[in-house]
Amino acid sequence: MNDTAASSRQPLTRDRVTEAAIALADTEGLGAVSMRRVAGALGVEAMSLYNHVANKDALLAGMVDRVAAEIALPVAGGDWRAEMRRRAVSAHETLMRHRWAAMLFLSGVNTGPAMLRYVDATIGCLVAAGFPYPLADHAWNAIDAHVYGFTLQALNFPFAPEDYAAQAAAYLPQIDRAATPHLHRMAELVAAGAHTGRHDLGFGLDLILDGLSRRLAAEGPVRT
Amino acid sequence: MNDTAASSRQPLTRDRVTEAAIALADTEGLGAVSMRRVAGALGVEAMSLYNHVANKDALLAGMVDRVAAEIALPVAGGDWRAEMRRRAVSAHETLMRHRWAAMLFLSGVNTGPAMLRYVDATIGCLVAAGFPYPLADHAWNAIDAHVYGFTLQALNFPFAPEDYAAQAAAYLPQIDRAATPHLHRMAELVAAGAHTGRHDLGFGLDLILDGLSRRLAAEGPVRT
DNA sequence: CCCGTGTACTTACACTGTAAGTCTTGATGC
DNA sequence: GCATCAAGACTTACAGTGTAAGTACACGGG
Repeated sequence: MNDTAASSRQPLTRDRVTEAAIALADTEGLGAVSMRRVAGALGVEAMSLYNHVANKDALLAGMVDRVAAEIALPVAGGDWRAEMRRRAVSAHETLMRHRWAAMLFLSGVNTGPAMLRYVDATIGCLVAAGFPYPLADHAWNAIDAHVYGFTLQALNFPFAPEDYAAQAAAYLPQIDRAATPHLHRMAELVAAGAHTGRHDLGFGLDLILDGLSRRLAAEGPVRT
Repeated sequence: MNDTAASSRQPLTRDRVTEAAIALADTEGLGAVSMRRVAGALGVEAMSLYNHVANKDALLAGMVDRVAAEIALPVAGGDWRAEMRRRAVSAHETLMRHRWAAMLFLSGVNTGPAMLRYVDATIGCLVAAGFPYPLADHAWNAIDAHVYGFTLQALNFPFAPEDYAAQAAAYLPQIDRAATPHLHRMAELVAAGAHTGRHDLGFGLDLILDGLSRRLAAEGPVRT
């Protein structure tokens, strides 16, 4: 057909495909990420993507790993609590930035290089602080469970934090006081401004970190 | 079971549709739940389901609420730690039984009656134990974040716990010792039997519950 | 020159959710 | 007994999905 200037496009690469898919997911949600739409964003047909990506699952895995690379790695040797906190907050913020990614983080094993590096750095930091390997493993698992679980709850929260009091007031009449009295009371308090209803990653995180430092003291720092 | 239903002339109902969908999800995974397949299991055509269910999302919401109803409710007035633990373990076991449900619990708001009852009972139990409402809210949120996050990690774990040592030994050569030394060491320990690699819901849960009881003591029990 | 190799394109297939319209069936009022 | 009626099951159709299979073309090395 017309082999004009349009043919001077830069070549497709795995990275460009992944980037286009992430951009699409960031702006229009994960549901908008179809092979045809990603291809369209690159000025190409759907099947061309398969020259660079095995299938859609592989594309999603690549997207996840790209996001994992944005999370701040803890550094070994410093204050382990501060490092764990920084890592947790960074992970949370990253997943809030790419709202589609949290679900993928937790659905299916992810073993991309960035993800492995990220886990390794976390365990390394804990071990350097004196955690025996098994305890470090459990600690990392507990922290991550909280970060991911908390983040998913935050992502699905239906209103913006500022609107929460107003929304509570609006929904209050629909909450069945007999069936769910405590939800009703909670909504009253939120509507009245006596409780923000806002949750903080740090609340649960500090409980866990406090508990871990006690465990560390109890089992005694061990070097391996 | 008895639902090889082509012969059955009992009328279709919302409940029967939901049950069939849950059975399908339990045996073949959430991906197998399509309107056509659910209908087929009931000896009916796809569009007939729409006489009883608004759309697929509503069907999924119904499935989730059905699962939520299986979770043991905490009872107010007893030992709140024991109740929270029982509830958390029950939620975890329920979600492990219906492996598809955890993702749905955390993707999209769920406000079915069983879910509301479940949250209400949890807050009620904490309040009865002396938690002020705001603290009870944060406590419930932290516990649930851990339960859901932990459960999703457990669900995605690729091998059975018994196989873990063998799998670690098998994969050990593929773990890049230079890039991820701590993962390598961890795998060595698991392969050698020095660490099971098995995670326990109670580990993180106890850290959180310990922290909560300290918080409760600090803020002082308050009655509202 | 030709020819392999890589990459993009085209077509096709078996699925998906669901809008719109039709037909069957069993209960009710006369 | 018969007409009426509504509920609910059925049929068809459409726009979308992931991807298998086959085709076309541009470029670099012999």
